[in-house]
Amino acid sequence: MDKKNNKNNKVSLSQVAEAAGVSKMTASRVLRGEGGYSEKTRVKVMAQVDQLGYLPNRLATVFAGDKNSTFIGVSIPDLGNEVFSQVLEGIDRKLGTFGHQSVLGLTQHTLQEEEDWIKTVLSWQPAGLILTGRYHSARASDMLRNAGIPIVEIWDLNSSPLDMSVGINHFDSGFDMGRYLVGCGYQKIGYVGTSHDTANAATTRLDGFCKAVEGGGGEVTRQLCLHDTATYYPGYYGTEQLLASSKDIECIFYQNDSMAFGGLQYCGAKGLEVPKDIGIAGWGDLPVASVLSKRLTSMHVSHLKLGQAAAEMMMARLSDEPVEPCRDIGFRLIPGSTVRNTKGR
Amino acid sequence: MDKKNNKNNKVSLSQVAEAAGVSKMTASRVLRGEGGYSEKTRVKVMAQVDQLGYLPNRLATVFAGDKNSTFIGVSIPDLGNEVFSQVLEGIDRKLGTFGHQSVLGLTQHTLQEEEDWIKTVLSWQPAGLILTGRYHSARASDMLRNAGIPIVEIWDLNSSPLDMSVGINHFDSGFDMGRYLVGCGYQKIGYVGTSHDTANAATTRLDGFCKAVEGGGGEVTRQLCLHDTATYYPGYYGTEQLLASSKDIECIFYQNDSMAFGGLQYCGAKGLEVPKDIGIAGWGDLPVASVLSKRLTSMHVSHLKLGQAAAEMMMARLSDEPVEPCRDIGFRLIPGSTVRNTKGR
DNA sequence: AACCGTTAAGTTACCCGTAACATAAACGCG
DNA sequence: CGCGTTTATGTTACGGGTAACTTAACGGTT
Repeated sequence: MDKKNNKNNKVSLSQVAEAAGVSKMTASRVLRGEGGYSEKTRVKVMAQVDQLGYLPNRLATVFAGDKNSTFIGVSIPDLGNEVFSQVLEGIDRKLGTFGHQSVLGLTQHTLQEEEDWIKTVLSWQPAGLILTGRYHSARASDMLRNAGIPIVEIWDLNSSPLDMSVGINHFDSGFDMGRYLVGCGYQKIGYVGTSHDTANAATTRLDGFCKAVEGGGGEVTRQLCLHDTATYYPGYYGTEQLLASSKDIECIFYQNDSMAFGGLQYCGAKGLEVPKDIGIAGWGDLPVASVLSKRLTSMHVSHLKLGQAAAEMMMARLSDEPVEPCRDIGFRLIPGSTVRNTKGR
Repeated sequence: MDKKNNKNNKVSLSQVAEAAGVSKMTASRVLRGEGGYSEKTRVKVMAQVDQLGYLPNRLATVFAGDKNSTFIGVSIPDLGNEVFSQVLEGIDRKLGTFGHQSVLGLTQHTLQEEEDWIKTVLSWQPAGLILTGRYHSARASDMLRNAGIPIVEIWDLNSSPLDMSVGINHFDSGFDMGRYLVGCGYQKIGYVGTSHDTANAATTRLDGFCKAVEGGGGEVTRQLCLHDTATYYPGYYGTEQLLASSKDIECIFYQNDSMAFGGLQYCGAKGLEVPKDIGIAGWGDLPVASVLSKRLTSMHVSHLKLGQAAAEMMMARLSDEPVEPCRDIGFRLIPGSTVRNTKGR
């Protein structure tokens, strides 16, 4: 609050150097600790660093040319979905251990928001980008290709990624769930989810699901809540609508666990017993599912691990280590007890 | 992939200018659109911008001196706690509408992590900081004071903030809950929470809670899970330990809803009926609580709104609008049905 | 045609570090 | 003691924009 220096009242390296009676360059060497100075000088300089409360301006370092920033742009659809907040936690924790930071971008599941964010964040010269999803607008793809920085596309495993990819095969996970439900004897199956303008992982999952169910002689009735969030309430009302229009549904598969919770609540409210009267299956295996007295039938994905893997791939690439460009995190079906588990009842 | 320019293969303004046959300065003026050039020139320059795929380097602008960056450093204890991911969502969404970005820092509830992060993030010249909590290490406080940028301390309302503060009064919220439970006729009350090295909002809440209960003639038995996360499982085992050592507990107050869920699960597993045999109260009113058949007695705080308010205060300060330095978001007790609600039974 | 005001453009200097190069001081050794 | 070698320190230039200032071009008036 006292030392007004130049325009922004920040202490610069030259000021430290001047105070210590050495040149800027010598002070810089001391600060970086890469040798080429005497102990006496080191002490003098460090004394002034403490005295003046000098904080290096990393902008200048990056700006100077060859050095990279420690920003990693991370785009996430939304944090209301616990799945993504876990992914982000995995990413940021891991990046932190390497001294890097996440610059967050919430895209609200739209490619336009993503494009705008990419444009802005690239202007800050990030060291790399981690993006949720494999779909990007044409202009975004152009910018990404020209950016010349490492990019990890997460969530939806991508066999031909822009650069690197880590996640799971959503088609397969939907397929496995479909096969499991058919194996439990269900034929008339409903799906409750949300719908967005653009293709996304949930769509891919549904495709796999339908293929398995139809391949097994069953049929899928879809109930899509347009432009709503994939949360509890849409799950509740989606279930209501689905059952109102198709009375013979035996089992419902939901876009995610939160929506399945809503479905369970609806069934409870209407006196439908689960799984006796109707089967319920979610996706994602949220930790909070443990609150339920019955284990929810779901699909487990290690979201934290996914985030960590993304950060690891990024850091490996940044230190020029060899990186396998595609990494499958895998999933695991949780049989649970909200669908009947013997064939034909 | 074709045009290798200087060291980093990025297109610079000089290149655009040269290609357009004008000076750097003219190109700069066109890009900023603040006049002083002819239409013919504008077209020439913009054609080259598109042609070369030029993206401005905002680092240079900030670096040049007087302009601020659009980074806002945001420190959050952890994202496993749904409460904080909602706060972050509120912050980032609101910042986004102002063209600013969050640079995330997960402090894992430790002041040392926070200090390290502050040091790093300050070196990137952020426009401001949003920090969770009112407690900071001595060195962190020094750096923050000297940084000369707006700072919003959130979560724990602070009557003498470093700069600005928004949140709730945790002491009062604990006090209100204590008074409510005593009013329901409970006297022997347990508390299950976690314990950290440093004071935090949960501690403050417990202080208020104890004051109310003891003031009402009751007593509080504490069961602290040392250094554990405030989540479901510690809630379960904390309840087990508490009830094993103090058999006459009538009601348990938890650090948060997740822990209370664990407690509910434990009670269910042991055949204890809620609220007939024992009362259960949480804190935070998580959306997922709706999954329960009974409404959990809890304390509602609008986390999203809190985050938005923090971002709004930050942006107001950055545009030199007058800002009320302390803002109370308030809380609301949710009576629920996991405690008995008539006095004395 | 000489003059002046306005607009369009160019020049110079600077922000804060660091690479690259240059120099000075200290040291080792025959 | 002189010379080569190391070690310590200083000097210069630069990166990508922008503020401040200067110069050139244009348009209108008398």
